Amino acid sequence: MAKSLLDQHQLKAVAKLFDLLAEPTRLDILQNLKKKPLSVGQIVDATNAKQSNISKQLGILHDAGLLKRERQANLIFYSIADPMIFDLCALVCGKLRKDAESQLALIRSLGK
Amino acid sequence: MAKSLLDQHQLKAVAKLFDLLAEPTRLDILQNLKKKPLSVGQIVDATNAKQSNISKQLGILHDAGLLKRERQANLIFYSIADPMIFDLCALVCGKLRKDAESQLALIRSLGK
DNA sequence: ACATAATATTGCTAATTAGTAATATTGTCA
DNA sequence: TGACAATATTACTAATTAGCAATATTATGT
Repeated sequence: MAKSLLDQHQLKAVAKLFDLLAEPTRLDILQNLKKKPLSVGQIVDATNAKQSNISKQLGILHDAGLLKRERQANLIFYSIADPMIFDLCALVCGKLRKDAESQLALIRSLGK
Repeated sequence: MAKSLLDQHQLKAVAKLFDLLAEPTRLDILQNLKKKPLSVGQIVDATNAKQSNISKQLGILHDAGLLKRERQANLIFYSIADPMIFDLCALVCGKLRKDAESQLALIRSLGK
């Protein structure tokens, strides 16, 4: 009988993709790339992370296929390979906002 | 000027939520709960994980607010607190499927 | 109250990884 | 070619955590 459940291998693949988005620095990189491609240096400037760490995280995101890489003169520009990740982030942000609003309403109601 | 980017604290919150979904065992639990609430024992039977691990992961998901808990006789039933997580999983699964199809097409085209 | 079944917790190990400073690589332009 | 600027890599540390066996807790029915 088909249970339509993902098997171990598929679960691992899904988990791996979520894991890419489970780090603040990588999320920061992604949201900075949302509007337009940026060079490594621009991303370093836009975030609080050090160059070596940004470079490492860019490599991880690129290896996973979430980012594209293109050289222009002596700069390397990274860009979003699949905008779907912003749909994911929008869903999560929406949930967090909704939860926060519920929490706020609860606190207010307790405040008499 | 408003950059409409999430700050460090918000990025951390988003990352934390993604991290909950970044483990195969927790994903397995969630997909098993998709149809209906299950007791701990039922979840243990439905997965490959040991009781102690299932119990631990259920606790993590419950503490994070992703699962609800209800006692019935001497069983404890867990259920999905926010179906939104399935929207997330559907997006990821869709992407993985699309990527796999592209890859397959590429391989086929190389095969002459 | 006791025995039992279900679930939770504890203590532990092994594996993973973000972040950093230092260094290496790479390409560009004079 | 050589110097420089941009990016990548290396080696390391500290922190996190999945998984497990063993044990503890909790509620139920007798």
